[in-house]
Amino acid sequence: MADYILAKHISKHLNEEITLKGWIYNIRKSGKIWFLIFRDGTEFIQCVVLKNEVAEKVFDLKSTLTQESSISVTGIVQEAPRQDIGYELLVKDIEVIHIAEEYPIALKDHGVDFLMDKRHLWLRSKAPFAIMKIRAEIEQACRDFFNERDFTLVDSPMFTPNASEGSTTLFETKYFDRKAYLTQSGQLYSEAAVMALNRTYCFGPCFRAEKSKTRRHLTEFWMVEPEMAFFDIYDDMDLAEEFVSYLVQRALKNCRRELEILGRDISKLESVKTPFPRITYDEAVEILKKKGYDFEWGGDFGAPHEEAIAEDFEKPVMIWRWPAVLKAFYMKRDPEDERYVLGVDMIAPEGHGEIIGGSQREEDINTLLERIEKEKLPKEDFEWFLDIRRYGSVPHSGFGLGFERTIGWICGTHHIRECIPWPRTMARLKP
RNA sequence: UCCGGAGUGGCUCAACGGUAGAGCGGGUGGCUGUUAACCACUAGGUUGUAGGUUCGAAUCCUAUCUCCGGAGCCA
Repeated sequence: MADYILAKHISKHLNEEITLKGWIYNIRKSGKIWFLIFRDGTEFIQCVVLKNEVAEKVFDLKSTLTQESSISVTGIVQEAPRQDIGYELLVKDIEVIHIAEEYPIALKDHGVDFLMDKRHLWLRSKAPFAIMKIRAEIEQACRDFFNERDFTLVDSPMFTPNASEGSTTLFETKYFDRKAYLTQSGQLYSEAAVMALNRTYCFGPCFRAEKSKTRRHLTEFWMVEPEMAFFDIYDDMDLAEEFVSYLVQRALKNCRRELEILGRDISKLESVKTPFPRITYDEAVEILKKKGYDFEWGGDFGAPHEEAIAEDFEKPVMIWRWPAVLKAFYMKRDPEDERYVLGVDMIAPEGHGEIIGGSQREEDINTLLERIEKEKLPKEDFEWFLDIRRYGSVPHSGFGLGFERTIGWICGTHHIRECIPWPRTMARLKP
């Protein structure tokens, strides 16, 4: 058993003498009293050092300790109503492990570029700490959600042999004497997997070489992609809203402290329960027209359009039944009107953009072949994918949830690069 | 790729044609309840780079680099 406790468990040790091991977040000095804000990666604790409670050499540490120095601190746990967590430590002894050099990150404003250059240190600060905790909790929630619903995890490969979907730009890499591409989605593999395992999901990084420089884009981001045999578009939307609601409620249940640290308006998350509003593309266009946008049927929604549509709803809104011209070849045509496909996007509130893209898939091989030919995709590369339609084809559906965008919405961060430990953007490959 | 914005001490910014300043961080001193503590003193900058205009350029012009925001594309 370790001879120290984790700071997050401090409340279980009221009036006991305990030892904590960690780092100094901040020091506030006075004459015969000083305060050190201690952190150990599980919680932030104020420690009080009183001149007549400690040895002189311990008291004098106030002039040698620096921000981010590592220490072992022993003291008595006391109630402290003015502290966020309600407790503080009355220090009895401090053992110095390492005196940190002058720390570059002050507890003041810094620019994004500076902080990202120092990402390896910035992670120690309060907001990144809270976001990483929430990210880990939501990732676990994703896995729990699907495990509880008879889904099997079937992860897809990162290396892919061809530029299948065509539309987005892929990262190309050497693969021995051939070329390979980094995956942009696991969906096509999942479509094969559900014919083997009925309901599956994959959860991993995706790569897009788009030259996007906005607060909603990364070149490497994570996506959760469930795929379900025998699901139609309605089942797909039912699952999507249940899933998103589950994630938000899970954050509210298990990440209160972290959301508080981030100053998130919790009331906005509390209302995120099923059912979510569903509108068709045509209805969305009507909303835009009523708001004075000059928008033609058949166009795709840009970020300002998405925001204009989403601002009417306090929950995420699903837009479905899209013009076929806008969507990928594998989406199923609406049987009632060939101009539409049974695709759905989910737009998060508060300007966080599209968090889900999904659809019912085209299960008829001839229709699929038509679209492959029409979009001039390399048919030979899709032979394995067409096999899914040759051997016991069934209706099936799925969607992909952009993980960082979802975290960004739950945490209320301005830019999704804060929602991944080591962000990769067009301009950033380090650290 | 296109359209905007910004590059000034370690950091965040000010000065917008006339002697480069402040706050934070660092150093020194003071303070027994601080909450990004406070108070006093102190060190620290050839203003992204290369040209040009001018008696004089951080400031105006040209080129270039970097970053930021957005568009397109997307999660």
